[in-house]
Amino acid sequence: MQDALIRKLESYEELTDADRRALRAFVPRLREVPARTDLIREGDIPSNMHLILDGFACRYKVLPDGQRQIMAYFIPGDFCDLNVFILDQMDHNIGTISQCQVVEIPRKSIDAITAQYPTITRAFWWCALVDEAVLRQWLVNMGARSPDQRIAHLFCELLLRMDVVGRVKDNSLPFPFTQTDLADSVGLSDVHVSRTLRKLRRLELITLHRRVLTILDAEQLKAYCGFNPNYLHLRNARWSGRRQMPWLNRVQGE
Amino acid sequence: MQDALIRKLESYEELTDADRRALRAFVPRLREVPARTDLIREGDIPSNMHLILDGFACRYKVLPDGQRQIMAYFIPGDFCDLNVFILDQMDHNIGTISQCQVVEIPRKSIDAITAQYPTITRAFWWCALVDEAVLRQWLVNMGARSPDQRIAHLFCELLLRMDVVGRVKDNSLPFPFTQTDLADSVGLSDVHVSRTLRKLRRLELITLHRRVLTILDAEQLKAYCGFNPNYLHLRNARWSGRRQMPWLNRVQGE
DNA sequence: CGACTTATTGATGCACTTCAAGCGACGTGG
DNA sequence: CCACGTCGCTTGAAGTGCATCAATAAGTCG
Repeated sequence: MQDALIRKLESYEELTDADRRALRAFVPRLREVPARTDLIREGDIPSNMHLILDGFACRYKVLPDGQRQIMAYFIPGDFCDLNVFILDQMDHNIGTISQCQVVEIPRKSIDAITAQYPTITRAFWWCALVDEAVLRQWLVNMGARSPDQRIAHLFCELLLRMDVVGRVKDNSLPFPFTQTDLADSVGLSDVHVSRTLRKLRRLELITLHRRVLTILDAEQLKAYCGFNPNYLHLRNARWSGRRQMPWLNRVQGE
Repeated sequence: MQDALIRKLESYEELTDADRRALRAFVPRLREVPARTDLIREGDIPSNMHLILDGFACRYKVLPDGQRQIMAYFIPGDFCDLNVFILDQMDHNIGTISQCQVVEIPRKSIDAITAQYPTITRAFWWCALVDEAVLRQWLVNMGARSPDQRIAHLFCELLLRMDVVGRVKDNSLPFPFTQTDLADSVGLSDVHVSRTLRKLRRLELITLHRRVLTILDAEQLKAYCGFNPNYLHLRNARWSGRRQMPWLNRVQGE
């Protein structure tokens, strides 16, 4: 059941059988959470951590004027808030998109497992840092890419992340996000998201129907938005080489 | 000389004299780095960490088409890349804005100090998590705020962060960023940044002249952009209370 | 002082937002 | 089973906010 988590961690670090057993041991409180439900809210002082085993959730903020900004998508195998024990209180919300299977892990369990299994600890930190790298990529997305490239990039990322946890079949994946969710993720209006999706469909890059997203031509879609998966820091990434780019700055000593 | 770092850490955790001595001990390699110079580049496999003692630097990416996106500003007392030893290779660049005093800290020193001083370790992680929270706030900024609010919010953040490390005098702080830098940070054109600054000047909220930024009325500026410093997670923050907001979702169990 | 970078201002155009109406899918209750 | 309401998606029309281009002015550094 936690295979999503284990698969994800294995894309970062090589795990031993003991590691895997230890991970399987913590299913203490599995819960079904309905769609569109908050797991934690801004201001809360959290007492345990959430792990998504199935379904989709997101990290978001709401501004005083009602504007919502989604800052991350959580898919099976993702920790929502690894960091949560260090900082004092939540500065944002975490809520489900679809119905989810969520494990609540008390702080003690985390402390116990990290004390005993250094590889798992490393993999956990790796997760946290990859989450941050994804966040940076989202910022680049909004600041520097055109609307169609933004959406395309988001789809590329989701395809790859879902593939890592074995949730992609025939280039298709469940996609419970509404167009308004998408709009609040990439900083566009929902109307414009609709038009953008039409464009991507016209180009025969994707299909999105009845909450299933199909990537018709992954290579072309990646080329379309300049997708470079290096920021996901997967072990067996292809693009490990350094990219040539028109650097603006000198390097020290040049 | 590292007082910036110590002051910053003390805004998160209470440090002992021993902690402070340990921090002062690592000035191994202080370097003057000229303005507009990269410290690390995408693809590099870094061997040591950078700490800014004086000056300004930033984290950025450059897309194939030459578009630059700045993702973070570093001010005195900031670590540029605390995380760097865990992930394999850099997925972005770090470069100076102004001339900087930079300390390069070898991995070993970090390992040594964290092994011995748990409070410092905690404070280091705190730093990393606050950096991530700032990043989230930047995403909200770009996705959900108007251009003038974006700039105003950025200024509020900078004012507070600079104040923590004792770099604000008479509501003024050094501001070596060009308008193009600002534009690449908030996702606008440089022309529009210029017009936006004019507006903020007209409203008598700020003054920006000869690389010095003055906040004429901090409270009004905060109100103007809805600034809430909770995401900086400072110990003596005022707004520790929970905010009322028009939540969209139910909470579990409601 | 002269060369170069940075900032300002105006003019033009279009990409995106907003507003509004229609439509299909879905669920609920009569 | 159909009527109805809701929600999400689509499409059109209109307005505008921001980008782009371009030329001048101000500031900075050799």
